[in-house]
Amino acid sequence: MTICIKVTQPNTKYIDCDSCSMQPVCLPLKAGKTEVSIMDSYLSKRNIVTISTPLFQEKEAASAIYAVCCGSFKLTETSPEGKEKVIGFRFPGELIGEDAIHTEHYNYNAVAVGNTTVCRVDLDELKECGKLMPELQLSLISLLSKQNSMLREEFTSVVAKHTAESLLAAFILNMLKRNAQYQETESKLHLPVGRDVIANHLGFRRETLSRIFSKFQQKGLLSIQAKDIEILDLPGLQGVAYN
Amino acid sequence: MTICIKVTQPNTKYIDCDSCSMQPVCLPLKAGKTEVSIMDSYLSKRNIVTISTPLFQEKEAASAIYAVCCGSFKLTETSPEGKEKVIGFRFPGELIGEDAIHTEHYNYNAVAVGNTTVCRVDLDELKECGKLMPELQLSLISLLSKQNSMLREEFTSVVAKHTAESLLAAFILNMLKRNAQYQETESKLHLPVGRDVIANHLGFRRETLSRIFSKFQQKGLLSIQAKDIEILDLPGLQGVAYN
DNA sequence: TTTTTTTATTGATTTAAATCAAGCTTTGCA
DNA sequence: TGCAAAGCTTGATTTAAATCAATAAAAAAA
Repeated sequence: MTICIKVTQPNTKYIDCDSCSMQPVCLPLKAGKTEVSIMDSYLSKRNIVTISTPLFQEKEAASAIYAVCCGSFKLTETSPEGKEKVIGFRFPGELIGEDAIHTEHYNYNAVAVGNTTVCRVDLDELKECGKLMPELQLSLISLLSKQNSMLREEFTSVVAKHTAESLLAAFILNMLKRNAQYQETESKLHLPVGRDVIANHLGFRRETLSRIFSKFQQKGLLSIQAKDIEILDLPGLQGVAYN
Repeated sequence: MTICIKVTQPNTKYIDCDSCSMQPVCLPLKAGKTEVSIMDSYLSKRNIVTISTPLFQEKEAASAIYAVCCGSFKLTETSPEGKEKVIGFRFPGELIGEDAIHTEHYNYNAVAVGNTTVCRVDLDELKECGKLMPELQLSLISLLSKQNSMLREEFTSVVAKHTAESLLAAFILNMLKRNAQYQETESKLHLPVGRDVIANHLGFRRETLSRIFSKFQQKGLLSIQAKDIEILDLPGLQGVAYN
């Protein structure tokens, strides 16, 4: 039995699941007896989000959770003084807004970097369906647990780094690992955003970021061409990260 | 209908749910028609964990997730060079090891700070029960989502802090907020661990930590008596946290 | 209790990152 | 195509935190 009503909305190009980088997340769902998938089912609606468009904003009532299919998202918070703080990024195969299941409102802004595709899963529908299909819920539990791992890893890799060098090295390694989940290459990395955004996220100035990038290149750890990074010495970079 | 077989094990003192700080987490479970609670049911086993005892260790096969009832836990990772890194703390009402649902092995060490009480939920049993009772799964989904919020908030509060001062202020505020969920007081905070552990966690030297504590006291933001902190000027502290 | 050990604070110096400032490169637009 | 604007890099100086070093205060042990 397959529940699979493909929804194509106005201004929305449908991308088949078989060619989607979300596959690693969806596949476990298809393993069960009743072939039900959160994606590619009537539960999920595929949407194209264009550059700089907010998927949702902080304090907004939460009606859905999202999974990134293609492209990157930037998550931000606005400080009391109105300054934007970049609290993270989301890449294909990762969830966005999942903590709103509990809070019932979104806790940050999710903004598309470039054109992206997301799967939208309505929370009310999900809960209704979950009652009928325990497998669906089990998949969601696994997804949430995975997202939890991801958050903890990101936290660990970034926290308790004394120097800006080790922090940036850890950040690059974290991006590389997440990148590997939807890209073949393990040594190349495309930064979805500019230096300012990364510096904001890591908590230092763009000048410092530039200097460290230069230093890493001089040391032969990596080579940078604008937003494209190629890792030349992975063990060396790991050595800098675990300082 | 209430499934509630209370399990008392050797060396285990049973603490009733009514007097447990986990209540905020358990209560939503009891709201349903079929009064089933993860805690206080045959699913969960209450355990006392004594000081410095590891609840589990990294890479160990994961058979259960835990919820803290009383006391504090310290989470650590061992770096390739064998140095211990404190990656976080867990307090009453929070989960431990929940990301192992997906990875099937634990990803860090969880060590009791002082004597603690935990609820142990066996993963296999949870999955079996979940198939019969969708409400149980829905509760777990909510728990995971809440834990997710917690992780993200901790991440946000600690990341992208340029100065050690704002980092420590943010850390104290984060502890205070989590503390408020199981303690009446909103202005007092007991540090479960020593300066070294906190310094390790935040990524700076104990000397720096001492100096900033002194500075905060001079500014009249808080007063410290060994491990007990009293917040005197919350808005002031928030001002320091948001750089 | 006193002694020993551990843990916490304070001071002087060195080192790393912020800041201020200028020049360079790329991108977008008329 | 040329010009303007935005983004990135490098340099000089100032400021914050690490390091080295010495006490001081608590705990733990005798």
